[in-house]
Amino acid sequence: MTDRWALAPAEDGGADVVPLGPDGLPAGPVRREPDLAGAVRSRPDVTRWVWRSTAEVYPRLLAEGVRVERCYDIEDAETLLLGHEGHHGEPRSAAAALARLRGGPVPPDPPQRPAAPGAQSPLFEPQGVPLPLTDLLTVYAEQQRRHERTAHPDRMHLLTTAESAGMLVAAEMNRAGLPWSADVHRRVLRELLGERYAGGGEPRRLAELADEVSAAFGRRVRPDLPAEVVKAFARAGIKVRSTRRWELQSVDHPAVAPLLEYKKLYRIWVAHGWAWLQDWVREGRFRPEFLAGGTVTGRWVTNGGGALQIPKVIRRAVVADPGWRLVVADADQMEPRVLAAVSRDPGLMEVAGRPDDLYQSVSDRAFSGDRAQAKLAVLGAVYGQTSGDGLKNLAALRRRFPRAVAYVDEAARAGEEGRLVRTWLGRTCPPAAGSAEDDATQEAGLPQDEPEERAAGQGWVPGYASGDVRARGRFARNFVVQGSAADWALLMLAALRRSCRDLAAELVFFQHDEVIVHCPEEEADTVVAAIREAADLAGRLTFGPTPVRFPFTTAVVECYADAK
DNA sequence: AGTTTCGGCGCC
DNA sequence: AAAGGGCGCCGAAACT
Repeated sequence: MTDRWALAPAEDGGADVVPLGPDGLPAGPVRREPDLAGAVRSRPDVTRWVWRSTAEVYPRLLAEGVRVERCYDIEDAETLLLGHEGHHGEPRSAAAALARLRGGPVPPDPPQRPAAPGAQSPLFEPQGVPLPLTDLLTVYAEQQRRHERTAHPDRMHLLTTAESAGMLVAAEMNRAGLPWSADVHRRVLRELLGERYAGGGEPRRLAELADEVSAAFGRRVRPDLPAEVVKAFARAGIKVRSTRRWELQSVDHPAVAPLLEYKKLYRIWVAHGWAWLQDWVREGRFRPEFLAGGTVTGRWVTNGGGALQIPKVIRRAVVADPGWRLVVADADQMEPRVLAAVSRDPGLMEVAGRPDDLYQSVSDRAFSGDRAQAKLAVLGAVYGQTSGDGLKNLAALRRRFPRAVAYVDEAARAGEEGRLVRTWLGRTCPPAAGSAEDDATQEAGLPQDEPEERAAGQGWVPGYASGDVRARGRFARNFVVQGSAADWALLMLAALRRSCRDLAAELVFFQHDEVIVHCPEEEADTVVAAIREAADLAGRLTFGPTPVRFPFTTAVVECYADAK
């Protein structure tokens, strides 16, 4: 029995609250509470709080030490519902939703807030227009009806509530921060890059490598300027189109080795060097801002600090507090397992129903034991490989796992034809996927409005500067797998959060298929078990009855770098 | 001078 | 030999 209440913060620091009946409508009068956190704290029996925006409310509650069990984020649900209805990119604020409902002029969404280095989540989320509680509930009630009009209402409900749970997790992670040893980080930088010179120039090792590159060319060449490097190779009689690593790797020239080494270290210096440490690490914690569902596929993003791209060598600096441990858990071959679950391919389900190494099993059945080839084939099918060995391998895959390949092929066709494509739970890929949502002149870009010829060549297709129909196909092909994997991961996180409720353990990091829990040493075994249970539960909840298993590789470590 | 795009590479 | 999905971040280059 859920006890649902709705809440809207007031400008004076208080809040309006109201209980909701089983129908989602107010089951009593709206009450004004003088204190936002107190309003929640004094109602421990509430199992779900309905509010406009988790980012607006929850950091303020956490700052007062108040957690909630579940919530429903109206503006996030609005985004998901709009997408499902084919209106991706329309204003998603509660105010806009209300205006659409009443037929008035729809206000545009306020602009995004830029990242603030080293800052915690702001106390007051500037984004979004506050709405009186009664208006908010009008939107909420209509959203409940809109769920029922989707292809799979039960799945859509699961999606919106799971993403709301994800937003709770994200807010809690933002508050906790990732344990980070600045000393270790500085030691790693010193080992890799050498000492820094006064004046903020390149550290010693980079300067040496730059000299080696210049010496190899017989002239001064700055390795961080691609145009200069391409020209230098041309003078040496070597034609390169770019200075990408995969292209330079096959070039036989003494400058290549120091150049590649320079690029590797340069990257660490500029992206995760001393300046980064200064900007992002405070009091032993790296505090990125996690944003649940920040991408079209539902994967999370982080705002600032590059938290999802921490180089392997830098992970040495992620160190548990004394007496605490990091439980690092990595889902094994998540995407092919998800493909098995959504496509219901009998062969792939059988393979994914065992906890064994999935690529080895696939290769035993379709690639006479060549695991590397099997892995390439599976990833190629998911990513839409179009040439090379991948095509041959794809044919082998198709013979043995026809429904799985047909599933992604159909998604690709739908994408090419501009039809809507959805994840298992109903997150919807915009027909012209990409970054054009902010283009107000583009009225939702419905598929029927974009004839094939236009998309194919001359016309401008939102999100695809090249107007490449094939690219849309590849995007859609990947979307159904990557996005459904994100669906599952969201449920897994929500379940894990719930089982950590009564522990000191805190979720501190999440990266697509990997989660880190920071906990007292004595809780580590409990957390490891909780992760396995969360994975199983997420599999059942997301995909229904399925033989597919979702095993995790877990490691209990003091340092993130020791996990693999 | 300020803003946007590009090249490159980190992670999954 | 050539090449595919999602992101963020940085400095340089290319613009207004």
